Amino acid sequence: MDAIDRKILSLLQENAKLNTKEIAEKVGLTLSPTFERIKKLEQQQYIKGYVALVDGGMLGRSITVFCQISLFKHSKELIENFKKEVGSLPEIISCHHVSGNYDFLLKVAVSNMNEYQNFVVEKLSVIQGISNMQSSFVMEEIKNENGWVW
Amino acid sequence: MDAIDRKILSLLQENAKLNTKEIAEKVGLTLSPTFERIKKLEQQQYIKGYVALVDGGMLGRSITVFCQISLFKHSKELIENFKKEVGSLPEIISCHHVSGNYDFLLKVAVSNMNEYQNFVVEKLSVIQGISNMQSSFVMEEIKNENGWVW
DNA sequence: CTTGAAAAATGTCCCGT
DNA sequence: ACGGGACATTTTTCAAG
Repeated sequence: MDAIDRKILSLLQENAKLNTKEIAEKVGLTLSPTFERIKKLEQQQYIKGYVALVDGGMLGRSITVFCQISLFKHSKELIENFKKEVGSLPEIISCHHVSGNYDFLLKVAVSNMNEYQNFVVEKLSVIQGISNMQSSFVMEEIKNENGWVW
Repeated sequence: MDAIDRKILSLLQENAKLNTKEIAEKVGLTLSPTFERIKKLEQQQYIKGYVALVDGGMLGRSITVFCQISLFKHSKELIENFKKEVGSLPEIISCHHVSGNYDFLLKVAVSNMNEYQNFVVEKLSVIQGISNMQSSFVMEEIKNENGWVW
């Protein structure tokens, strides 16, 4: 992992469609070593995968909500169960277990308010152990980087 | 935009390395129409781009923090300035303008506590108009989907 | 949409250095 | 580790049914 590898990561995390030739030029190497470096970065899992970024809004999922969740108590059982439920709900884009005033931070994307209400009432609030919930609606996405390399 | 287009989006957002042939098989079409559908989805910006997912932890960025920010008042000036500053700070992975008890939710990734302290003291708290800040450290990432199609 | 074909571009691997 | 070159696969375009 040297400066060239980092440059390659940085290029690919911006645009995965760059081909080996283009990357080779940008990092100042020829095809072969560039190809091998990319393969090595994939094998060693510096690159976890390649994905297409899909515009959620164009597909109707225009409401994004951050949802803070607190549990009654921090028993292993409740936490494990909560994690399991979160995994099965497709409305939940991300979920982090955090320290501080609440326990979990959810990012939820739905098509409309009806769907959000249904999500909260029928799917979220029925999970065992939840003591408190607080929703913050996203008015604007100011930044959302894929980037971990700089 | 029909069921097949949605299937293609769903496949590509999981794995952008699938080639046209593989996608064609999975959606039950032949090469030509599949190829054209993909191109159309790209042109119409249903697909915003293709990126490599890089493992931040392997590069040393092991601390993730969610940071709630409140402004003194909601003047256009302060908000615009805040947005500008956010854009220039690479530690900030994402930033959303939200409704509710606070104004902005930041996701920040750094290498260690020193770097976080430095980020807060030298870079964040110097931005005009901030009245309150609250950090929640991520203990575990339970879910973090790329997926908007299901 | 399907089939088939063909050229251009890329990806992939082997062998020198 | 790098570079060159050979070969396989894919991408991309096109025509006809």
